Amino acid sequence: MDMQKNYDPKEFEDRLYKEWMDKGYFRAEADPAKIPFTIVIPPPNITGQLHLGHALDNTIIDALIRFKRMQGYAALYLPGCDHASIATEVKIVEQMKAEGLTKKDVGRDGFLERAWAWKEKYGGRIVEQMKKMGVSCDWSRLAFTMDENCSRAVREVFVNLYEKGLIYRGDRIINWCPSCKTALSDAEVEYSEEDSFFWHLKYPVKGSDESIVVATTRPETMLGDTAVAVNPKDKRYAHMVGKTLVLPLVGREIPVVADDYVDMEFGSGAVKITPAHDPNDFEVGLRHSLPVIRVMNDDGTMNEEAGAYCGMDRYAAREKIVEDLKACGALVNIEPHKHNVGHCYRCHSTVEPIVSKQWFVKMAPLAKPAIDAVARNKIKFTPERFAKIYFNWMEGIKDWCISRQLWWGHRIPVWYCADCGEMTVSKTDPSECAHCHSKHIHQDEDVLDTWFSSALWPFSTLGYPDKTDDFNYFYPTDVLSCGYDIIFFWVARMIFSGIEHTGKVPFRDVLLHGIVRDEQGRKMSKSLGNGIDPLEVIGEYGADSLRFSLISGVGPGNDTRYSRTKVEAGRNFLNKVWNASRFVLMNCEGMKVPPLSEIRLSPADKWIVSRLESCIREVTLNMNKFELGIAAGTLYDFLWSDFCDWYIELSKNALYGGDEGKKAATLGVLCFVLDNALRLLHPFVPFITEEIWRNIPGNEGKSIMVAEFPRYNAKLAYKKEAKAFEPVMDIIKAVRNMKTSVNCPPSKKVKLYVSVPNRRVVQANAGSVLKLAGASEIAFVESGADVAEKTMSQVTETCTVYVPLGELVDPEKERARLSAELDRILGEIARADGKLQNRGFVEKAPRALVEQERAKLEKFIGMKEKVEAQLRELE
RNA sequence: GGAGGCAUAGCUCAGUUGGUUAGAGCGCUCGCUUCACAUGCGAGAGGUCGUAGGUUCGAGUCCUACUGUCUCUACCA
Repeated sequence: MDMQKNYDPKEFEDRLYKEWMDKGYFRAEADPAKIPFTIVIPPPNITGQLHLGHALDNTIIDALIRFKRMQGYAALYLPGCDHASIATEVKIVEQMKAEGLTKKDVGRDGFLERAWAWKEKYGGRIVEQMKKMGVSCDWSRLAFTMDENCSRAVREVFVNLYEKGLIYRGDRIINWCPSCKTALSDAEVEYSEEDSFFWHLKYPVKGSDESIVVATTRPETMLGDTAVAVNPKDKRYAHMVGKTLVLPLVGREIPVVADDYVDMEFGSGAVKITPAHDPNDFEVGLRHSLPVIRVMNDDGTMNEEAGAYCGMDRYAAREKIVEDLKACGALVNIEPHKHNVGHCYRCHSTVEPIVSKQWFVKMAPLAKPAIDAVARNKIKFTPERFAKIYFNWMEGIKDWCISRQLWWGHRIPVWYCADCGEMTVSKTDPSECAHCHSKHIHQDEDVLDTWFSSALWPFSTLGYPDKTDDFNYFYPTDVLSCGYDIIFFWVARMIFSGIEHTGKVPFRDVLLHGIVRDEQGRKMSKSLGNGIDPLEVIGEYGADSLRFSLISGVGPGNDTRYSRTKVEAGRNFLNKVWNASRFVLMNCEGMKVPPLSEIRLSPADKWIVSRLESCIREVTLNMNKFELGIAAGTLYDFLWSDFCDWYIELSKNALYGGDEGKKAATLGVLCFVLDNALRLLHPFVPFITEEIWRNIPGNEGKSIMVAEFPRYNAKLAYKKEAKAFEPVMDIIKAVRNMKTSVNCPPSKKVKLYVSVPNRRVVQANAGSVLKLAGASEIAFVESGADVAEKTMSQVTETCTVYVPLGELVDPEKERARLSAELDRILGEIARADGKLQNRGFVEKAPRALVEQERAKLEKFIGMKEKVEAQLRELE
């Protein structure tokens, strides 16, 4: 046994990980003799490197997986990455821009070549990072959302949904990012409140002096207006309905229509209708058969429909249009206004609602069973409150726009025929049109929303659409753990996809965690530059310290702050565990350590074994409830307080007392407790526990990774015995207490008088008491009256301890100390009193200051009385 | 507009189904070269648990209202 004085994770983490890999401990196989336990990773985007959020994901999942594996389950942690269509494409466009290239320059194939190269580089880096974290993934199953099987699943699902009429193509209002030049789903738009204006515009009625005032936050869209709507019940406008307005600047004649959509109370009660650029207006347009006039190009410039403004950027056009409206008298006024503006979640450009031909998933039929599954508890959210958020979103869900005008992703499996114009939707690449057999077909240029493939992750990674043995064994998965920020993007979509395509819910538990924030509570982001690289933390403190700090003190669903001091606290704890183990193992050298079953347990032994059992129970219970923070905290307290501070200190008497039999027995208990505690701790901090555990006598050549997780043993609970042991600790605490309170050095040996109902247990541990309390001898008494000397005493829950005053303090020294203290206090009293006697101070100084001074005076008077009393005691 | 979270020690947070004297880490004070560990040991100080009500034998915990704060969500032109 050769352990360094200080815990140094660098020395063994990489070595152990490699060993685990070599021995194949991470591999999970379909084993009929075992119960499966599966978690699929929330696949990180290949856009870059992992951050602390991923570190938290991995720590939680790995802790659960290791826990279950040790309990004998066929535990599968399935790793992989997401191609992250739009996010990656943005990165690659940036990369090309640095080289002076555009997508057009390199073409689709050239672009995809770069994308795959990117994937190789960053996907590989992510895997390396995860390995550094110590996660026990089955790397033989490493998946990628665009690998062969996932792609097959995507096509299968797309075609099936299409054939059921649940995927359709059509012109709808979608969110358009003019910078990424693609459509976005509703979930991909982030709203933020911005200061803007209401521009009130006046549209004249044709052939009349009348006009209608409408308001807009996007004046440039007025070029595409094809009506003005009023509420049918609105008496103010009743006579206007059906009349014709002349659109300023454009001169187009547009009708006034009546529609319930209009809120009479809001603004002027009249709304300009721009079907091509607003989702509500689009609906109104459908109801009134209004023309749809799109005035903007895909890049955010105005198109030929915009007439004189054609070619101008949307914001330049806005300025010019406002100017021109003002010039022609159509601008009534401008009113400051705050409103929510949607931004692209990847590039943060302002999105434009635009009418566009896209592919959609019809959501209503899919949402219903997905809602039922959660409502009927087939899927349980932890914490439960997130189920409400899920219901809220699912119940109001709209059709999902799945086509993206991007190149990196799953290309839509639809081919258009140049001859007959029909579509061929196929799982495999067709060579001819399914309708007219023409060879002149071309595939849809667009790719699918990246979340379309993520939605299939729990089954596409396990062999779907094939019903493989793996699929049958490991699916449905057990727990899905991720941040609450992707409930809509990912969790919800996996749920309805799993039910629809496999007929089963994809997982039984959804365990949500919060966001890892920086020390000041801010979200970590590139723009703030406050991101933390897990690898740097690991380099400095080791993976175990990072894991432990991420998991401790955090409940499910709660945000957490990263801080260096927290990692340090974790490291300090592990150093403590390291040294406690070093102590135990050093003492084992050259000894034959008996198993617990062969040891006659002392009261102290029974106490620590009892504490261990209750720790096992607590940890197991909390792991099962996903309360990892509580489980980790329980272990922290057990190891540091019970094991190190008490039992190890108590054991020294037996170890060093010269009785070889006692020594061996005590070592047996120390090893038993340490062995169990390490196994309990292993899911959280795999490396250090492995490094130590295999050195415990009897564990040679074995691995803690595949050792059994401790099981609560009622026979070892020793509740009564543990309770009976308490006076021993109480006596020690009481003596330490008294010594400190009178400034007596801990090393000064004092005589003790103890009044305790059960003398036997104290007697049996007298050696420990003398050592830990710093005492010379113990005498038992019935009460204080039996003690002849003048004493100081302390009453505890289980006993009363008396210490002769003369033993505690050197009367001369103590008198001198107290006199000096008294002098100082008297000086303070004089000073404060003088100040308060000064009328100028009392009247003119801030009241708080005067109060403070009064309080000080009172405090010092109190202290004076106590010290005087102590002096009298010494006489 | 709707929904939800949070509010506990100087700071960051635990507190599991309501049950003695509300805990931890860091910081602070005092004392320790105690033979595993100064990344440590021992002893402390510090909280009317956001405010006001209510339910209860009993409330940090449950209910109501309010205040502050953060977040999600929504089509108010």
